[in-house]
Amino acid sequence: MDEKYFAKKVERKWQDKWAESRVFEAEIGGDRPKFYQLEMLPYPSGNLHIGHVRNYSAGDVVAWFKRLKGFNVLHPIGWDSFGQPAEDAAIKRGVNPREWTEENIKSMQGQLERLGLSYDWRRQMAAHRPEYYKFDQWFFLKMYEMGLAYKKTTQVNWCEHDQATLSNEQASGGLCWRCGNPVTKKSLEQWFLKTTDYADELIDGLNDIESGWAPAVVKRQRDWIGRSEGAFVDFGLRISDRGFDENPKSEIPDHTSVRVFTTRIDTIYGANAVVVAAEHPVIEKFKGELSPTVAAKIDEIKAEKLKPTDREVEIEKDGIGTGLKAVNPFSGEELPVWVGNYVMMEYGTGAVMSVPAHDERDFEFAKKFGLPIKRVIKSGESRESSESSESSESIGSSESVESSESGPSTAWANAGLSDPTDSTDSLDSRDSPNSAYGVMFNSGEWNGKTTEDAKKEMAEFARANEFGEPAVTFRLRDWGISRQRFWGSPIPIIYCDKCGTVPEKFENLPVRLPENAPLTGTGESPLAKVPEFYETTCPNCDGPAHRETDTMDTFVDSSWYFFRYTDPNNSTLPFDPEIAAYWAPVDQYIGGDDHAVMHLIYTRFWAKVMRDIGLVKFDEPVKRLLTQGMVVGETFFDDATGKRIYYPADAIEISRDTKGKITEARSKDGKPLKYGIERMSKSKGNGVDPDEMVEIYGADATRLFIMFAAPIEHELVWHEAGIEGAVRFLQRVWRLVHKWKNIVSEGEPVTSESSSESSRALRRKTHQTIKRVSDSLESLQFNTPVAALMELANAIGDVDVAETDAGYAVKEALTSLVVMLAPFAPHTAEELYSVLARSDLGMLASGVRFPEYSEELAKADEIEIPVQVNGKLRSRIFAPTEASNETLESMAFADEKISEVIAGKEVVKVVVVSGRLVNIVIRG
RNA sequence: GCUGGGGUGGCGGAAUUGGUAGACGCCCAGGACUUAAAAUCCUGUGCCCUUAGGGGCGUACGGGUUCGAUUCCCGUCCCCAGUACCA
Repeated sequence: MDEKYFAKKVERKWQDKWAESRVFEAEIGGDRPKFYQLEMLPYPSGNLHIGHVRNYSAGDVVAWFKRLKGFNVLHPIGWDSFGQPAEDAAIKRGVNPREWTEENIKSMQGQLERLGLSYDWRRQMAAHRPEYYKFDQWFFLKMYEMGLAYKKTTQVNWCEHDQATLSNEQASGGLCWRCGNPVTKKSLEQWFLKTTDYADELIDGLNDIESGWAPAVVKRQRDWIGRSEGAFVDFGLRISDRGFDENPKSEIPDHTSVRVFTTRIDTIYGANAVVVAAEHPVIEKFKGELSPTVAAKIDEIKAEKLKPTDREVEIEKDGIGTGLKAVNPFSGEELPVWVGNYVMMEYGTGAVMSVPAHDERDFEFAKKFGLPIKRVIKSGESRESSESSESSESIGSSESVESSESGPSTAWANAGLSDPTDSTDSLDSRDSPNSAYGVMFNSGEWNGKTTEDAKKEMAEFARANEFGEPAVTFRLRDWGISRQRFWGSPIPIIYCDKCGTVPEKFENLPVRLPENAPLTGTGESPLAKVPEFYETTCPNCDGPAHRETDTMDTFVDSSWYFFRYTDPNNSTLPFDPEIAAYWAPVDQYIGGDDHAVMHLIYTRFWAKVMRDIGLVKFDEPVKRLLTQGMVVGETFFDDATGKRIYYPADAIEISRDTKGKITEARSKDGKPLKYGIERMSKSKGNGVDPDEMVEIYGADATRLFIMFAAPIEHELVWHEAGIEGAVRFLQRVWRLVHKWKNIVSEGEPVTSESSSESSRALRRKTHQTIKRVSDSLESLQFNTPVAALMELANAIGDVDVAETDAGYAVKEALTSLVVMLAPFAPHTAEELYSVLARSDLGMLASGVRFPEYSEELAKADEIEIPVQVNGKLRSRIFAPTEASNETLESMAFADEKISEVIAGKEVVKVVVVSGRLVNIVIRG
C-alpha cells in the first residue's frame, strides 16, 4: 500500500482479511481464559444512528483489548426484531413486517460491517425468526409448568396513542415509554410472569454485582423493586348501626377486619383513622351501609384515579368518612374508616393507618378534614429522658372521634412531660409532622421504648395475639407480557371448551406467526382475525379449540438473547447448558442507561428462572455493566409550523456566541428557526448518518473521535468539528510509520547505559503510555487512553531521524503505538502493523499481544520537583529519582529564586514529600 | 419535594484520590514551506498587570481544616437525571 493514507482503501482491505482469516469467530476451548463482551442489541429500524456507533465502538475497544491481552473473546451481535415499528410500517405503508424487518437487518448489518466492528457474525440471532421465538415459547411453557406464568384480569396500563398495553416499567411516571403520552387504565385479561417471586433475590443480588455496575443503575433497580419492611396489622371492623364485630382476627375475605401495612407500627397509638383505597374490598362489602352521598363521593374518587395523571401537578388530598368504625388492636381505641385518594390499592394492602403527627401525607389529610393529630414519638431524645415519660398516660383515647369534626383537639395536651418543647401531645395544622425515630409516649405499655425496639416487639406482639405479623412488601409488580399485537412471539396457550386453558405441547413449538394478518392498529389482537391461526385442536382431548391470540412483550426476547449467542443453532433447547457454562455470564455489558430498569431487571429475573430450570448455574447474568451516555444533537424547528428541519442536508445559517451556543438560526430563505438539543435520530431530523461519516472521514476516524470526544458515561453533544483532529492524528501516525519503516527494521536492542538520553526518554514515554492505556482500558475509560496515544505519537515525532541509536527505541514506540491503537482504529493499526512487521497476516492471526509495561523502563532518572514557599510555587529543581528528602531540601535552599524569596525571613518549617515537592514555610 | 450525579479556559475535557491546575484535542492568532491555496510543520493560547524580569488572581459562591485543597468538612446557589402520595 502506498504512503498516502486512504481510509477507505485500508478499511476495505482489512475487513476482507478479517473475514477471510475468521479471527473474530470464537470457539470454545484452548488455554486462553474466556471473555464475553456484549453490547445491547439494536432494533432493526433500518438505520444505525450515532448512539449505536458510540455503543458498539466502546464494545469493540474492549473486545480488541481483551483479545490482545490473550483472552478468548466472544463478541456477538443480533437483532431485537419484534416490535411496534415494523407493525407501524405495515399499517402506514402496507409493507409486510417480515420483509421490512429482514431488509432493515440487511442494511444495518452492512453499516456495522463498514464500521469494521469485530463481531462473530455466524452467531447472529433475530427475535422474529421462528428458530428464536420458538424458545420464547419454550420458556413460557416452562414457566407455566413452574407456576410462574399465570393469567388474570387486571387494570392494565393502556396507551391510547399507541393502542397498546404497557407493563408497569413501560408506563413509569404515568407516561408511555415509547410515545410519551399519558397512560390510562383498561380492564383486560392478561398473562403475567411472577417476577415478584424473585423480588427478594433481585434486591439481594444487587449486592453481588454492585461493584461492576454503575451506582445509578443499582440504585434505580433497588428503588424500582422497592422493598419495605414493616408489619401487617388487622383493625377490627364495626358497622355503625350493627354493633361490634368481636373478632378482630378474621381476615380480609370476611371483611370483618381490615388489614393495613405499616413500616411504623411503633406509631400506632397515634392513629386517628384507617384510610382505605376507593377500590378496597371492604367498601364493596359494606356498600349497603354507606349513605348515598358517601357512595357517590367514593365513585368520584375512583373515577378520578382512572384519569391520566399529570406528573407535574401534585394531586390534592381527597376523601370521605365512611361511617364505618375500626378498632385499633393495640389500644382498643375506635377509629373512623375513611376512603382516601392517596391510598393505592396496588401497594401493600390498599389500606393504611393514618398517623398524622408522624407522617406527612396523613398530616395533610388530617389537616384538610380536621382530624385529630396526636403525637406519640419524642424525637431525638435519649433513653434517659424518656424514662420520665413512662409514667405518662395516654389520655387521648377517651376522647371520642366524633369530636374530630370540630377541628384539631387540644384534649391530648399535657401528658406530664418535662421538656417544654415536647409538652404538647397534639399538633395543630400549623405544625409539621415528624417521622424521625425517637422514644415513645402516649403509647400505653410501650411508653419509654425506643422506636427501633418497639417496631420489632410490636410486630411480634401482633403476631402472638393473632392480629398482625411482621411483613415485607414490594413495589415490584408481576410482569404483564400480553400484547394485542401481531409482530411478537405468540403465547403458546390453547383454550378448549372442555379442558379449559391448555398449554401447547413442547414438540409442537414453535407456534408460528401467520404470514400476514389484518393490521389496523386499533387495539384488538390482529391474530384474532386470522382463523387459520387461532383455530386448532386441543392438545389434551383433540376437540376443537382456539389459540391465545395475544403475543408476548418484546422485552421477553431481549431477556435471554445473549445466551442464544453461545449456541445459536440449537433446535431442541434455547442453548446447551454446557456450552453456555463456558461463555456465560457476560463479563462486560455495554448499553444505554434507558434500560437501567426494564431490560436489566427482566434479564436478571430470567437468569434466575433459567437457574431454577437447570440451564445455568449462576445467579447473575451480567458481571459488569457500563451505561453509556446519549448522543444528542442540535435540532432545528420551523418557527411557524413547529416542524423539524433536517440538518445538515438543509442549509441552516447559525450564529453562535463565544461559548459555541447557538444565538440565532435561520433557514436559507431567511426564516427564523427554533432550536434545541435532542437525542439524535434520523426521524428527529438531527441525525448524523454513520455511513456519511465513514464515507467522508473513514470508520477509524469516526470511531476514534467518538471515543475521544467525551467520557463514555457523559452525554455527548455532537459537533462534527473535532473529528478532523482524529483524522489528523491517524495521518500523523501513518506518516511516522512510513518515515521510520526502513530505519527501524534494522533497530536492535541497545542497552540503556549505551543509549542516548533522547532514546531513553522515548522508551520511558513508551512504557508510561503502555501503563496509562492498559489501566484506562481496564477501568473502561476510553477518552484518556486516546490522549495518551497522541502524546506518544508526538514524542515519536520529536525524534530526529539523524539520531544514530534511535532505531530500537523508535521501533518499540511505533510498534507499541500501533498495537495499542488497534482497539480504537483497527484498520489503520492493522495496516501500519503490517508495514512494521512486514507481514500481511494481521495482528490476531499472528499472535500479537498488547505491549508489556516495564516499570524499570518507565522510571525517570531525573525528576522535576516543584518548590513552594508558603504553598505557592516559586521554583523548580531537577533531582535524581532516588534523591533523599535531605538532598531535596538542601537543593531547594540552594536554588537562586528560593533564596531570594526567603531572604531575611524566618523559616518555620520545611515539608518534603519524597519524589513530589518541597514546601518551605516562612514567617515575616 | 425526595434520591442520585455534577458545576474546572472560547469549547470537549485531564489531574496518580491532599502535592506543579488546565494533559490531549477542537477553535483562534502568528510564522515556515508554496506563484497561490490546501496539506504539513513550528510557535503562542486561563484571566489581569508589566517595556522586560516578573507579579497578582483563578477549579460555581461563602466559610473551615491543613505547610499545602479542584480533591476533605460545613453552609449557599445553580444544572442534569431518576422518581412521585410505596404507608
